[in-house]
Amino acid sequence: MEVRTRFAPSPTGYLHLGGLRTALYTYLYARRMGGKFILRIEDTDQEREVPGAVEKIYESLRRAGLHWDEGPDVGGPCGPYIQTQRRDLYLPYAKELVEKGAAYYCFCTKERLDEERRKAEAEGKTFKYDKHCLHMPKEEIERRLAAGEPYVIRQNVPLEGKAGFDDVLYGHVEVDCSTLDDTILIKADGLPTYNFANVIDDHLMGITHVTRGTEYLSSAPKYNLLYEAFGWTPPIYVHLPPVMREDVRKEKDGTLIPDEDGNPVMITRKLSKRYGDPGFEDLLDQGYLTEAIINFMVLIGWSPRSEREFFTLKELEEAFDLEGINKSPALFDMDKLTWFNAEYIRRLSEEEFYEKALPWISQGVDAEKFDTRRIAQLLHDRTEVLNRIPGMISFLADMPAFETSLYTHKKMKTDPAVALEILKEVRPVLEGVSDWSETTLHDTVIEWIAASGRKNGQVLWPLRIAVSGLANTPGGAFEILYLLGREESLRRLDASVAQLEA
RNA sequence: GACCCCUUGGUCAAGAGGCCUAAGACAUCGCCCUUUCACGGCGGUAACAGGGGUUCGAAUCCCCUAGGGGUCGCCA
Repeated sequence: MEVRTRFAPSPTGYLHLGGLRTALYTYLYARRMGGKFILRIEDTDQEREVPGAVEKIYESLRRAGLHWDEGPDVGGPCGPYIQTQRRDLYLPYAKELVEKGAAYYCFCTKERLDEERRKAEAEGKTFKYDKHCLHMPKEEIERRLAAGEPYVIRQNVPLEGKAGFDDVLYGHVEVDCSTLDDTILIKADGLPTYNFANVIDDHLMGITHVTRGTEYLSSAPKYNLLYEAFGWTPPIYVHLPPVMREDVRKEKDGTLIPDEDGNPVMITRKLSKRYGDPGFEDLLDQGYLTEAIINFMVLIGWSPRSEREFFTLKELEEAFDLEGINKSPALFDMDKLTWFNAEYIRRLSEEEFYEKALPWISQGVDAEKFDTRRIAQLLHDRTEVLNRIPGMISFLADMPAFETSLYTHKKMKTDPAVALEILKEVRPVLEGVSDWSETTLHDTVIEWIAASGRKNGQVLWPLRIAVSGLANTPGGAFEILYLLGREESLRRLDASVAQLEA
């Protein structure tokens, strides 16, 4: 049988990284099995819907390279793929359940439910709907329905017995029906809740494998009850553990919630947009490469069970399997993502890197005034994230103020006094260089150093500091002199000498 | 609180009863290379949550405890 998987986001914002990973696993499994990957939009909560979110999801999935075989925009045999466009098909199924006794009409008001909830809470008990409307006489139901009273349809969970399901990762999970609540299947606005829509749509769309977060683990037994009531075969479930993030405890607006002594409290929580965790697009905007993000994300929670760690999407489509998925939540490690990114940047050809880096180089310096090709070459091995480029090269545009203590370097055997002496000596040597190229600069100065009997480092360290004002620079003295140009180099040199003499 | 799930170094993770004196990677530390930094090379620190079983033998199986996570919405 053909494998059919689906990614079913709700359009409440952009695609967050947890969602991306779920989509990735779902996509990869379908590809690996030669099956179909379906995109379905779950927009039954009209209130939470964010305008433009659907397009944002398409955009993100496309940029990630996760192409879907069936979906709202591409169509397919099981459309429509947006739940609000399927609104009329859910109610008949709900009515079928009512007839079978697996569901019932409920006219309870929100006020009554809130009151019940409050009471339960006051008694320290878990709220559970009391099946108040379950035994309402048929005539009364008919009458109230005819009168146009608002109603919902609830699942009728048995009071006793067990409900369970089988999960590929977690095995057989079973709970007492007595712990389950009669959840709402059809809302007062006529639309289904997730709890109902996912069952109907997965069945109607022929989904064979349901991959989703573990937040659905506790409601899955109820879904199976629904499948049973309909006489349908449930799909194969694969519940994925969440991607976590280490953080200090804080409010949604970012203010800290310290402990009694006022110290920050470290917590582990699910990655979420709400607390300001970066989304996929944010990472892209910061200069993380798609390939690096995908490679990194797939390895949070999945292992190829080999020492291999680099995979392209294509390679993952061959290598991915369910057996390598871990059951426990995993922490999102920005450092490792950054390492992957640096690796992927280094694997770029010189030309590819130049294209990606140029916009960032332009943010650091005036691209008209500098040899951006050369800058890119120097940056290539040193760039971990593209957005760090401007900060690495802005010294070329503006000489930073610096302390003369920077001239002190034990290993290079230099300090401000030595530096002053050397700088004054090397100044005329540089001035005499007519061809201001890296090789000429290099050969001329190295020759002079050899003749003077000094060590390279003792001359080149002060020289680099004098024209860059920084302890660390992309490139050494000659590269920087070349990039700066003759005039600016000499000007900086003079200014630095003056600073040392002051 | 109730129910469900999880538990190998700081992090991601390999490990399916003997191959474990527990892999690899990130991070960290040190050394080397070197005109700085980075890259690269070499090396170090660092883990089976705790306690009971089962077994000739347990990181691997069972139980308990602890810790963590998830769920308990007319949200998904």
